[in-house]
Amino acid sequence: MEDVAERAGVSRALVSLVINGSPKVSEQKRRRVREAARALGYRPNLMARSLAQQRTRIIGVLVNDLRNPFFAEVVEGIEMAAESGEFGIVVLNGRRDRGRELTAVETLVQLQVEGLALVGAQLDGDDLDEITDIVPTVVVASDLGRPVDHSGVDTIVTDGRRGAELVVEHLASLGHERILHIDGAGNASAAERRQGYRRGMEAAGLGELADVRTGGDDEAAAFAAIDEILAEPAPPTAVFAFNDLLAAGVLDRLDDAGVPVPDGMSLVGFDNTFISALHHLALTTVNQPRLTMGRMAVDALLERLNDGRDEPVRHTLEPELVVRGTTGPPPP
Amino acid sequence: MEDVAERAGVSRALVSLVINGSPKVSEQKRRRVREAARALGYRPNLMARSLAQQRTRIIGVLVNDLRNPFFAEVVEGIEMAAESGEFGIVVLNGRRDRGRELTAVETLVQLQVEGLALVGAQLDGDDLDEITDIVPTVVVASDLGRPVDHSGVDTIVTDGRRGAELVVEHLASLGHERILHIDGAGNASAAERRQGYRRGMEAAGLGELADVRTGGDDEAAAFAAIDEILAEPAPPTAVFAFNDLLAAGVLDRLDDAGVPVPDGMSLVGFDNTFISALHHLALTTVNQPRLTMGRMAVDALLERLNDGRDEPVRHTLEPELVVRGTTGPPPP
DNA sequence: CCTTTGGATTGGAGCGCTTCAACACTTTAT
DNA sequence: ATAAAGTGTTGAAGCGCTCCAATCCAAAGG
Repeated sequence: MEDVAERAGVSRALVSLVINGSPKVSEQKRRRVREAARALGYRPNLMARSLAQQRTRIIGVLVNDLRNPFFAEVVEGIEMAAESGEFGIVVLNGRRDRGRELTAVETLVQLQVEGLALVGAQLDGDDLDEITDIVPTVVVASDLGRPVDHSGVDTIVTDGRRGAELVVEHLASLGHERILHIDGAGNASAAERRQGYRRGMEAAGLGELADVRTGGDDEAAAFAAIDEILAEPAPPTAVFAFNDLLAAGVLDRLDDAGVPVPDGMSLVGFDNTFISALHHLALTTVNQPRLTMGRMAVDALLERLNDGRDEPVRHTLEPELVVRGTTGPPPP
Repeated sequence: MEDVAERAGVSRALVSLVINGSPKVSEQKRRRVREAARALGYRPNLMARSLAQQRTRIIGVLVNDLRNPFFAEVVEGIEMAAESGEFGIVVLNGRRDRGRELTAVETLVQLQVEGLALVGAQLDGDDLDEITDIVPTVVVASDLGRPVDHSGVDTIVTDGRRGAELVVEHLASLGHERILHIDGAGNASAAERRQGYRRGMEAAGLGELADVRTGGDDEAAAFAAIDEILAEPAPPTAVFAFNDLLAAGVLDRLDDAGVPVPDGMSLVGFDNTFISALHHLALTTVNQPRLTMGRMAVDALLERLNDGRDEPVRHTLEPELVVRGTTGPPPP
């Protein structure tokens, strides 16, 4: 910067003004500074700038698992919205490990991000408490056990309970009774969907038949559960899997076992990722508006940052059942 | 930091030493500083630290498209390797837009990243020239037209030419002659695979039947091409798609048109993403060792950073044909 | 008792930028 | 002509940290 100033025959302060597009610079000097900068290949040091400015214009994003297309799309929504709000984002990947999530959040805070978006994070209220009065935080697509009452955190979720109820209603209306749920184990939205499933079963008068097996959130997690139920005397006629990835695993395993879908068994996923839309899977699932969720998350942050809002908001979006080819009437 | 120093009754310098784990601090003071830091909830400012230290310990990653599971996994490989090398990563998403890639790289450079990994980037040699003598750069999974001779850039690629040849060999050995390639349009690896396809066709004595249609890199890009060929008098008996995503789109469209796979038409993808492994797709494809590629990319960077290597390396990994269920003999 | 040695501690300069008060120079109002 | 009010420009302080050289202190050596 010094060099640029010298070459342009001005002070460092003026160079700064030009770079930041200040209007109070004469056209002549502006041109000369620009030219000098180009000639020298000058690039401002973002670290120094942030330090001096006391702001970074960065939103930190912690994502549960980047390989899951659902989360990847939420992140894209966040990125696009951040961009139009003149913010950049830094994405850290928790890789499904809560410990890593914790250190990632710590890193983001130390990076001085101005807002924090936790996408599908497994952190609980206590973890958040500490963070949340340092930096505005929005939790996306995670159910946080007891409602977080901390005023520093907003939440954007799709109603997983309702989504699960829709699934059960759909299956029950097709005539299914033994409807099994393979859950998301410790996943951030698992409890909520389990609960919706149970509630749905009861509402359909199927309360006693409710049956939940431990799953996870990727294809492999389904294998054990499927092997197990197929060995039972009265296996379910329908399976509701925690998410699309898990459902894809179920589908594979049923295939291996020679069980036709949906004629031998109906199957439902969750998230409506592009996978479920592939014709060869044609997975019945529940849609979550991912891009919208990302956008709303950024909006929530921006409202705090720009407009000074300080009461929490809690947006709950409506899930939508997407019926495709993996559900049908139970076998006779 | 000032406050911590005061509370612990020491100087700021000592606080710095404790935080950076210097061995030359008495146990007693170390304890007191630690305690003071905890009590005050002190978090070092990474920006300030980087500025003072003149290094960031950050590797910048530019990725072509985060939604593509192939790239997402390469990034995971990079992240894991960076972690064990005591580096953090900052991921920016090009979202398939070359302009965005350019500004993203600019941002990363200004962020003072110590190394740059370009994953599937569309940038060409000229774009790189400018960057590459500022920061060590490694190009992953992109073919860069003319070989980049700039000594500041390493490359880690899977041999796309060879991969495409393997595909053609496989199809030819099954008896196919009219083998069509739906390409990746302007994608960073498209040219290479096209070339491999052409070469493979010639090697199989099918040079005159070589036929390339414009595709892209996601499901939707395939639709037009498929509609087109199905309307032709002598449609191909096999399609080699640029990547798995595109192949999934082809599969959908063939499904719509009632063409059975592989009995009516064989289909091959590329990348061996988890999608291709789903039993219901069972897509024949070409494997690229994604995690390894990520690891090698970081290693290349680290060799420059830590060991001072300054001649470029160019690693070419061997692709591997993965035969699944979408390829078979041509219809009679 | 004084010097040496070596480890522990500290003051202060400096990292590259922003920003504010002060200044210099025009232009306009009086 | 002089004060007032802009315009443009600049010097210098400061952002939160690191790190070097200098200092301090206690133990060891003479």
